[in-house]
Amino acid sequence: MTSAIPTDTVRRDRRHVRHEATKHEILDAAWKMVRADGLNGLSLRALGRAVDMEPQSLYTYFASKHAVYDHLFADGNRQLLTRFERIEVSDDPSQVLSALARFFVSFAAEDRARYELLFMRTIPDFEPSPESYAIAVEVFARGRSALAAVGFGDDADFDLWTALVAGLASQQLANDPDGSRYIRLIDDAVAMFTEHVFGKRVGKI
Amino acid sequence: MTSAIPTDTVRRDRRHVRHEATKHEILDAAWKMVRADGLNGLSLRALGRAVDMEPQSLYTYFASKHAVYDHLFADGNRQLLTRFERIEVSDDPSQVLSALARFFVSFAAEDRARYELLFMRTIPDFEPSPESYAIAVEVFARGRSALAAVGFGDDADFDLWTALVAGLASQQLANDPDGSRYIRLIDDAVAMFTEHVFGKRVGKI
DNA sequence: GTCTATATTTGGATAGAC
DNA sequence: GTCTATCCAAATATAGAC
Repeated sequence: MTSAIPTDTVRRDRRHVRHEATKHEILDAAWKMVRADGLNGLSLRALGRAVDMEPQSLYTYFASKHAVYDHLFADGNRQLLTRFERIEVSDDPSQVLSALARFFVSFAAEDRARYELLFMRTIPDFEPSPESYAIAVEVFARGRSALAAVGFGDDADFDLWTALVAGLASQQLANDPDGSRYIRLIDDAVAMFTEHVFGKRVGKI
Repeated sequence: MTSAIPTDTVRRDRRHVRHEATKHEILDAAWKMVRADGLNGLSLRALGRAVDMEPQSLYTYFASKHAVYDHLFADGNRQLLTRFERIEVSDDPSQVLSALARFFVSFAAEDRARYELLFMRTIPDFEPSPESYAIAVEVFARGRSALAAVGFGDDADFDLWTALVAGLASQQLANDPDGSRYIRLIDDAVAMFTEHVFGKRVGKI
């Protein structure tokens, strides 16, 4: 009995699977490095050392250092997207906002380098590829529609919301990276935001 | 008629003045460089080139690259302090908060590298010297007391305030560095904050 | 105070053998 | 796909002449 799949294809598949696995391994090591040494501290020499490979061999998997950053960027946004799905939905807008803010600030506090890569433009000259950027756009869209779903459809309100949450995240990272000084403020911040936006609405009608 | 000051002293003074002037010139060039190439892009080679000096000669003025950063850090905080004094005082809390927020967000938007240096820990291993850090502490204290002066004395409220303002600043830098998308939200944000804090207070009494 | 010379390390990237 | 060999540029920093 012979396989229906030509041997060549199998070989190509195996090779492909292995290639992807190695690529994944390299990216894992890269995450560890940027977490330890800062986002700008990534070097191909050290990365090669970490995966027990000559740095030159990395070029089989990534065309350049920026390509590594690009994959990390896409990867980080995918993590965000995946975990976004798991947020419990609720009818109470305040509970939804609170869950969203908690999620985002925790995500930031968990990994400073990742936050820098995804949300601040801290690497000179790095710009994500269109494919990677598309994932980031998708993340943004999900956030936008999550807010719209609980009644916050205004663009300016959304900007105010993201500023508030980004502020909590950035202060948490800058002033109390291992604590919860700003995480503790989330419910208060959410109350402030909802009161304000609802208040404006009542005023208008 | 002879001078009362010994010639030696004059010579020493002249030398000192000149030394300080050159130091200043180097720091000016360093500011330009970080503005153009990013905070992490500063190199002593390029800095030497910019002031028409061999990079090694810079060591006459600064013991290390981190020492240059340290002076920039102190300098930036001094700029903040000086300009802080010029904010108009008012009896209306909202006007004070609005002026403060506008001041801070503009300061951030004006110079991204400076903002990174002063408020985010984006350079691995860099820590300001105690003397430089003291200036930053002074800046913080002024902000704190400016808020207390218009009735916002609570620590948690101050943290919420700084998060809100830092958020507007960081979003402005990240998403619309040359525009005013988040600057436009300042009055709305101030209204939100004051309503909320006053509201809590009324609730408590 | 500035230079030349130099040490030393590190960086990203390419060519070509196997 | 991984290696050796290599390039080339850049980095911070020190020693010592002038």
